[in-house]
Amino acid sequence: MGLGEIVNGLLTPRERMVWEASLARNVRDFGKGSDLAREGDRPTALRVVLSGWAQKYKQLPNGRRQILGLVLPGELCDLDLFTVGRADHSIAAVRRLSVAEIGRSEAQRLFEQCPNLSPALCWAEIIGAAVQREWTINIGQRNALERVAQLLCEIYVRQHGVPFEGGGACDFLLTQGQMAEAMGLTQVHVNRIVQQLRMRCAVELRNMRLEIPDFEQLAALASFNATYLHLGEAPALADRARMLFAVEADRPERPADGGISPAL
Amino acid sequence: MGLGEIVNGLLTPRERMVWEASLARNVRDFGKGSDLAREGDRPTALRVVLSGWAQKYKQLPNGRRQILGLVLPGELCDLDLFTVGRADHSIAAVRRLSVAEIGRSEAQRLFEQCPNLSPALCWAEIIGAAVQREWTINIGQRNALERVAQLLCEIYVRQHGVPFEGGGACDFLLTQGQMAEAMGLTQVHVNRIVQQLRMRCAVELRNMRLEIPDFEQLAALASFNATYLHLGEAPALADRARMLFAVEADRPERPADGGISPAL
DNA sequence: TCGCCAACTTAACATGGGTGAATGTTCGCG
DNA sequence: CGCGAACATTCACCCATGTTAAGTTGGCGA
Repeated sequence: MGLGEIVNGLLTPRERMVWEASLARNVRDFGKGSDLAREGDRPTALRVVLSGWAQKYKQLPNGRRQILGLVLPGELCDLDLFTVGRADHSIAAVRRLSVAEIGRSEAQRLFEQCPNLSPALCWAEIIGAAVQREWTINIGQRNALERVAQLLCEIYVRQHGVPFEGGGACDFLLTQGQMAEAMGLTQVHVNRIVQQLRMRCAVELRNMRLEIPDFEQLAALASFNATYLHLGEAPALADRARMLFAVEADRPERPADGGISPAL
Repeated sequence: MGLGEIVNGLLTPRERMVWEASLARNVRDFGKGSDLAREGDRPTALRVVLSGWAQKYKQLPNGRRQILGLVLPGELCDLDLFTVGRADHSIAAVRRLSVAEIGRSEAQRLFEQCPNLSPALCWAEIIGAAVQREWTINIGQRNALERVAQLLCEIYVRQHGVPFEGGGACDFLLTQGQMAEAMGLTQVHVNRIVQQLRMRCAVELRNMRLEIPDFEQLAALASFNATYLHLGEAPALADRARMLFAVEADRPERPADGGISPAL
């Protein structure tokens, strides 16, 4: 279960049906590199990635580009843009991409029909912010090897929903050039690092596929610590979001719900 | 009017009174460098900076530190932490700091009394996320001169609430060492850059005070573009947040808790 | 007033990663 | 099957920034 699909877990079965039906009714495809939204646009739709990856990015005057974040299948694309008057960054398809696109009025209707929906989406945004912080750290303080290793770990965990022991594999749709734009490196240097990782048998990376023979080794190279993804906290977190954003008469302060013990 | 105070503008006069009275009733001081929250804590309070600056940061295993963001007077400290089960970063006082600290139950009461409060705070979080993205770009793609110039521009605008023409001044409480931790540079290099900025007469920076004789020159050096701060959008933005997060219909039945199995 | 400590400067040197450009390799597609 | 465009790899060079290690300055408490 990927990070994105966790959202669904926060809905009741009925809500989930409504939500998923709505997604299925509004599918739209984008070709590699085409923009879903451009900096300066007035955003009007809420989007969920169905298959493929999207990239949030910003173009600098000097021609360089920073990829700010990735949106994997099941994840919410742009709640931030949805809320803001003018987009402060762009979103594009990494490769062929399919999204569900939900307009404002339909979104409004959904929020009314599915009271657990807005806290769930809010949870997704909060995790998004935490990921953004981790990227800042990554770029600011880690060297190239650590950065790349960290990215690979994160992508793996976000797709599987858990860190893991031993080995595993997942999709990896970025080119080395895109990895460079994401990590504040150059394509050439990313190539050097990827080769180094290969030689150390820490990863196998080709054909849009990432294989990690030994996750712990890779995590160690990256000093990777998954807590920032707040895996397993979703229900508690959505509850707090609910308290915050959907104030009702008096909801008892939710006591220790037991259950949730974040790993790592 | 600083970024933070804009929140107040979103409240009705009565709400503002309630909110400000609550803040005034819960003041707490921190000495330079002391932690308001530490990574791994279970956060329990919502904090607003009253005077001084706070820094969000994360300590890396190798001993280095990344400052993730700054909280200026009037700004919200940690809505993100408030919502999450375990803090994924720490917060400390940059210098002497005074905050208002509002516990969960009081926060709950305030949200009920002031329906405009949660959308207002939500707005603050959204801006916070936009700032975080800009820092990622800054560190990832700009050279040292641009980074420092950008930081100075941002701090100025966040304190005054508007970009400006001609010259101006504002508080600036960071040491060069802290600037370095914020921008992914070393203290020595920040010093080089600051001197360069001085020689170009782009800034005067001493005694915790920042003077900018010609904002446009500095902004040009930084390629600074204030749109990411979404100044002036607050009311519209809060409206959208309201639509999203304060759906008042019937209350959520919590989904069957079996639906999601917290990883690990 | 003195002295101390944090902050700031300066300097010499080391290096990670950037640049530009050429060459290989792979794969989708006609 | 074969072409062309992406993508990956390699190389030579060098610059922006890091490192280490002294100073110097200035604000503040005793």
